[in-house]
Amino acid sequence: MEIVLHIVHFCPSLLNNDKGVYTNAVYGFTTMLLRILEEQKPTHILVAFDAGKTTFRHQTFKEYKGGRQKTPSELSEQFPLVKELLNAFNIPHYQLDQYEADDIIGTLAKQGKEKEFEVAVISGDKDMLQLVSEKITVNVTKKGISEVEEYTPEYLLEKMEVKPEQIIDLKALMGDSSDNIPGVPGVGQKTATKLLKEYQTLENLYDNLDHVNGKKLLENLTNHKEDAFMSRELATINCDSPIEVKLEDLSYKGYTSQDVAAIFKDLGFQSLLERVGADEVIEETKQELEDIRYTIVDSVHSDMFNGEVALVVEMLTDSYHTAPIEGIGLVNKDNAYFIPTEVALASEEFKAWAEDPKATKVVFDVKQSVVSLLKKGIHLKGLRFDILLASYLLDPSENNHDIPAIAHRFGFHSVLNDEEVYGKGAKMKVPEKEILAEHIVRKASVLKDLEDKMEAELRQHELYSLLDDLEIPLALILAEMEHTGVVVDVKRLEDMGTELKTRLEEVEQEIYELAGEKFNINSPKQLGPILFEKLGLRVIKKTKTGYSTAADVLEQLENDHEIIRKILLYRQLGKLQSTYIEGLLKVVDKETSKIHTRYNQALTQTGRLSSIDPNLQNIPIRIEEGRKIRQAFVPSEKDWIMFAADYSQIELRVLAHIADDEKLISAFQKGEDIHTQTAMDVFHVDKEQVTSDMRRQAKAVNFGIVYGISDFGLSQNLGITRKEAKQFIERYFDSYPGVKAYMDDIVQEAKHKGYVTTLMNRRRYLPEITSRNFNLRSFAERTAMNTPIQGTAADIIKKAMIDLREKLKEENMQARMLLQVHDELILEAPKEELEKLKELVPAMMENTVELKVPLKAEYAYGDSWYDAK
DNA sequence: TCGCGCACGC
DNA sequence: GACGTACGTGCGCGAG
Repeated sequence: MEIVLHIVHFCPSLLNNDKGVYTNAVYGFTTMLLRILEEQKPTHILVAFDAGKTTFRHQTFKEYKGGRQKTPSELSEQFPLVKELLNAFNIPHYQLDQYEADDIIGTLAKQGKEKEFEVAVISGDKDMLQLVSEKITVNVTKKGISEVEEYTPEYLLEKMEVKPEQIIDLKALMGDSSDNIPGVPGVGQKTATKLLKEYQTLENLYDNLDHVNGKKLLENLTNHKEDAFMSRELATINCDSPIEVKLEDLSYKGYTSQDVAAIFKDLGFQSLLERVGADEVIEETKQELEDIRYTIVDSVHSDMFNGEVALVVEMLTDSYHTAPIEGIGLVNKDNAYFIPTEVALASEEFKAWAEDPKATKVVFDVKQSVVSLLKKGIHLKGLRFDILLASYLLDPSENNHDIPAIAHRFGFHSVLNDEEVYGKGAKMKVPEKEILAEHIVRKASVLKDLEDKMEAELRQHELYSLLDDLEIPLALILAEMEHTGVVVDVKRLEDMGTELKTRLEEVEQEIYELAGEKFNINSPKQLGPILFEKLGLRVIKKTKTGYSTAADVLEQLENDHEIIRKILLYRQLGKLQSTYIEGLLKVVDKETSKIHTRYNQALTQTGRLSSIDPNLQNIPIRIEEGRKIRQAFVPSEKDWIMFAADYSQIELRVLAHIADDEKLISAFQKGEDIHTQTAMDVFHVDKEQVTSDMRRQAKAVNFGIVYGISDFGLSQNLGITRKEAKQFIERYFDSYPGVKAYMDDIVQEAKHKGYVTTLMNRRRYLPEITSRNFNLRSFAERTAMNTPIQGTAADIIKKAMIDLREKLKEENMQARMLLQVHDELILEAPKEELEKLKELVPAMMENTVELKVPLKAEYAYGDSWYDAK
């Protein structure tokens, strides 16, 4: 058997989890550790810690690691916890005075290598890469610590273009600001790599300085020779540290699940218990649930509906358009009941109560509750509170919004996870009646507990109105829209599919001929070698698994080989076939020819909706062939039409408003084409002088502003350098100083408050905005600029939908909303209502809020969604 | 079953 | 000067 030594570096950089919340450091570390133990099954293992403040390196350079902010206390507090945890796992940990964890790791790795161990180093520190060899792989933890990038000598060479032994020379030249290693000024990774590719080593470089091109570079290299060599010394890991641990002491015999379970329980890591096989402990936790009193009823009676009632309409899966109702849970202030589905549905009293707007209810998911009962002919009313939406509004970044998770966050431990009760995957099944009943009642019961606490918190954050006046009313509308569904012309889709199939086969054959062999075109893994080895095309970009064959890469090769266009066409047609033809046909209701999507109202970080099963928010439009898919979306009744209305440039208008930028506001007031106007402002030219290319570039800049992309993103979009993109953005800011001021202010505000808000007070927390990690911080800064814009636009269309729904009712119209696509509403209506809609829909959309600039909505209509253009 | 690469929309 | 760079959904592939 292979001997596998794992040495884990416990260092602060490794602790930043993906939210930058330090309280999760131990958790992140634990999941990583579990993964190593499960997947790699090490025979030997050790976790190395840094010792105190000073190390032998400070004798060389007393500013070593200077300027580094001190470890936050939230983090250092967790060190002892990690050590306790390691003890429970029987994993040795070690630190050595005057030495860094790196040196311990280097020393052990070297010893392991000499004894033919397979050594794996896990660390967040790229310095470790100098240890890479045939026997030693270095796994660098990425953002968060759950993902790692595995460096072998080959991968290192591919990724960084240097050999392991050159890593220290690389550091010598480029330095490392986080450790305060100076390096040579003006030399970054690019220059350093170039130099090392040419001269291999630092010594050789300095022996051949006269060959170096570039006056400034030469000057810097000459003047900072000492710095370079000292930097190398600092960066070099000491592989002969006087460590007291011996390899044989690190032999790993595994852990006792009870020991680990005990500490997991202390730390509150319930979810990890299962992974350490602590079945008894899980059983115990189950039994720890306090008893709950409830009645399984066989008839419904009025005293069940006393006061405000928590209601659970239980289904096993989240596809509530098709899933059966397994039972109904009902909890009032005194009692708890389980009503079997057939009992509830047969009861007139239940229906009357459900439909009584004065009988108030708290539920977990208004939309799910309404739709599931609507299918049974019950129009649920009186929905006062939605735990799901409340949780989402309190913190959209929380990625688990199910009942047990929310309950947990508010200190209630009275309900089990669905998975524990129902099982998962293929093993999921309805349990026996008592178990089912208890689980459902527990859910309903905790909803009631949660309501008060959540309401208080919402009010405290001034979010209550957003829930009560916007999200809950919207949920009712979305419920109607989903329930109504949209009719698709199945025959039409099938015909398109048949035609596509023929064309795909033709293109496929052409590709095989051009390639000279048959292969799976859909497999990038097979396509890559064909293009870049067999046909010898230029390699423009690589992915971690091989050659990139993405569209932007292929487009650059378009003129190099005939096959490229064919592949792009094949991909395009294949996408239409698999996702849009076959995908949509799969979810059409055979009886009604309707498609019922589900909107996720509690998911995106900005407040937008998303759409699943199927996603009706990404039906093709840009390319005509794809756009034809929309011909299959038709009205549900004869002599009705599809009516589509969309906001014109809503995000940029919102920006003009929020930033209060004079020029941008006036641009919209003039009613000019905004991209042309931006081109005029950025390039300082008259309207007549704006070329189509200038407009295209201005449009891309506007796009960048709206989506919060970086200079890099803009450079990718425009196919220009990052520097040019940066200049573009600067010129944009010069033209719109109000926008510039807004961008600066909002970042400051986010730093100060820790979150940003939208027009309607929707919140997004940005903990990473104070991160010391440049990437995380930059990303948070762009998010701070972008979220108020996108989020406000989302708020506005949501409010418009509520207003419009109200208006349609008031006017007694039959027109119905069917779909929402971020800035667009699609309705169906009788032809007779057309004239009225033309007036009413844009008016409702434009006047739902008043901004410093007018909002503009445009409409179109026709016999299908395609024709509504 | 899951992660990846890719592609669709806003 | 480097860092890795809008969000969301869903498909087919290929490794486990």
